[in-house]
Amino acid sequence: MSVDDAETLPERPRRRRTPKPHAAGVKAVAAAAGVSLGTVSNVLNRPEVVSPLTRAKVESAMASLGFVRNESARQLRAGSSRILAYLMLDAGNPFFTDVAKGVEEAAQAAGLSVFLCTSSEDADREAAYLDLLEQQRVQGILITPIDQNSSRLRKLPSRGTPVVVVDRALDEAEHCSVAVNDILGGELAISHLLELGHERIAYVGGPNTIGQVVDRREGARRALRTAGKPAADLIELTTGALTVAEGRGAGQRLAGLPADRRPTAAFCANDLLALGLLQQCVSLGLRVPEDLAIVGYDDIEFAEAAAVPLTSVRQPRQLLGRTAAELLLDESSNPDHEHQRVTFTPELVVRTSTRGTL
Amino acid sequence: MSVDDAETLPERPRRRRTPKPHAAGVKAVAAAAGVSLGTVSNVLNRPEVVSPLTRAKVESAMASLGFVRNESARQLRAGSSRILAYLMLDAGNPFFTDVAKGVEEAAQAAGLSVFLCTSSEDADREAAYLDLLEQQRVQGILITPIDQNSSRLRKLPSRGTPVVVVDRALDEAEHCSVAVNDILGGELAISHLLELGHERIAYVGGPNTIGQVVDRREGARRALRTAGKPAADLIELTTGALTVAEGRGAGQRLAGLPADRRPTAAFCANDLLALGLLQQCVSLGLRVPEDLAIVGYDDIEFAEAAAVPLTSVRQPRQLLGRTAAELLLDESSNPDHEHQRVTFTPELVVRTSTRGTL
DNA sequence: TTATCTGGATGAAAGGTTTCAACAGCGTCC
DNA sequence: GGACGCTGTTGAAACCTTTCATCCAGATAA
Repeated sequence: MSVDDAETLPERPRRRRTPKPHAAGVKAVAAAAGVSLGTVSNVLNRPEVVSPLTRAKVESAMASLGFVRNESARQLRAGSSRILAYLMLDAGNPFFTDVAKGVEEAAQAAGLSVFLCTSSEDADREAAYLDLLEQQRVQGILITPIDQNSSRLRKLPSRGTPVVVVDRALDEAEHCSVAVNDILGGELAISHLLELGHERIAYVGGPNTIGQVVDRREGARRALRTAGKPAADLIELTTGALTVAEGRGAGQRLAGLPADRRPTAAFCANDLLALGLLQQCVSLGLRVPEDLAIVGYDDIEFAEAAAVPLTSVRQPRQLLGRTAAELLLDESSNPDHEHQRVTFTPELVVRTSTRGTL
Repeated sequence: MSVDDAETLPERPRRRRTPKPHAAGVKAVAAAAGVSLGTVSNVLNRPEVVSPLTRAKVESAMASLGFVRNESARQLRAGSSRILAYLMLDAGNPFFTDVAKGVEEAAQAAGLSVFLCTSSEDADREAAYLDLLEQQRVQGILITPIDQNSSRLRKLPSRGTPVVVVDRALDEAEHCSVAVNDILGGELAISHLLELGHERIAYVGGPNTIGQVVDRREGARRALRTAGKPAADLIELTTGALTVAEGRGAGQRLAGLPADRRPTAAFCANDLLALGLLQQCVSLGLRVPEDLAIVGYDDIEFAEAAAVPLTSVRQPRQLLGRTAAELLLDESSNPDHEHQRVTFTPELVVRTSTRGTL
């Protein structure tokens, strides 16, 4: 058709994609309030510099348009995020949620928000979350790593995302870390059992890729050596994870041994294992602590409320989280920050599961 | 100096702020690989359209420059986020972390990531997180709300952020919801106690701003009425939160009553309360279930492992989370999505805390 | 040989915010 | 009455990516 001949127009009005996914932006607010774009931004970010009258106009325009600030755009331009992330090993373990509580406390005090992520002890998920968080340009990452010498983890700080390692002590060349002295914790547990006269002692924990599992075992061995016994005396039961279910499995294995070869005491790498172990032993007819003394680790809230209140190695969980967050904040705000490794000291809490009813 | 006279230049090179906070962007990668900007983007988003050779060049440039995609910019332009958030009431309660596990399962299957947030039963924090998440333009929000008729919550979907309410049944005009029938759960618990012959039954729960607390009590009352008793027979102990500590407090109050007025059974609004109650009662010399039968709610892992294994009303926790996430995904991808309310049925698990050792 | 097609690469525009140098009024001071 | 400050406001640039219409070169068909 001849109508097409009108194509001589220098500029056809190239119609672009018009998704209009969300709602009004600063531009619309500015128009509605009869002010400039920059003023709206000032109302948002530096309300004190704009006159009360203008501010009121802008605020009412925002309210009536249902304006929601686009954080992506803000962050893209301003270059900073008000979010910090804690990548936990396992949200089902009260230990980590207590740490998280400490983190949130410190973050809130500094006006930041916290996103929690869980790797569920899966290295791939951990890696995926690290990538995601780095791409999000979060202000910093707190992590209890599965794989503590992951190259991904080491590279993060050099690219601008501060990392603080929680509950592990790494070389502090790259990042700060907060931890509890797990070797000492293991020693405390085993010396306690040795003092009670136990000779056949089991260590229940695994997998060995988890640093805590290794360190607590190492502490256990040291305590044996200190008492003049060969470290090989420690009977090791390796589990696939630090969960109640795995604890039950270990209980099954223990209870199946003939009484003269069965350990008289078990030190578990955490309370979940200990609770599972306890439950299974009791239900299979072993008496605790008469037939088997049990020591847990972490002293979570439920350890105290267990069938037989658990002797456990207590860690300052919230303090751990709070300190970690504070280190992170320091790293991202203080220009002459220096990495440090903070180590807390664990404490043995003796209850019925080892001491009996005395 | 006369040199200054050269100011006739039409454009002075206005030097802007150059913070260079992070690292190399697509532009740098493109330059290093000797390709255009668009090609780099294609490698990132549609690798199949770029020739293997070019792709390899780009990928190696990325690796050597340590390129990290800027998610803010991506999201700003592309308009979509690959993240979904679950705003929980309390991360310390295993019930919610189990729900979270279900959510993550479903999200992972759909290629999304999950950020967890906790309001810690604080309405201000809930509001702050909702604002934050909306500003982040997350793909959608799963929430167990404190304040279920918050206007904030109602406005979210109309502005483009889908919301699914978890563990509460709201009017489905605005959003989908998944819940367990809490009224039925309350009935199950109380009918069980009535069958066992209990006459003075306490309900332990609070605060009354929490819907579950109210519904479970309502169920309890219904069961009484069904049995031909006045609902006012229910002895109510209001707590400040659903925690072990509050449960202990309730135990203190209960144990303080003279035996002839003290309830012979207590139904707790959740297992944490029940565990606290149990522990306190036992330590104050009350026998469970002989002096006081206890029924919990949720059937968390620790209920089974308690001093006296707890009778509890079980909820399909992971299923709850998975279903909620699936509804959310449907809402944000399926154009003719319809809001629905999914209700699951709870199940009474009878254990020693009510049935005794028989 | 020329016209047509195709797989790949290109480059400019767009997305919503913050930033900051410049500017407009207006009252003060000499 | 002109120079000067001070307060508030403005407008354009910049942040980094994705998108998409266009372009190019080489292959195939006519």
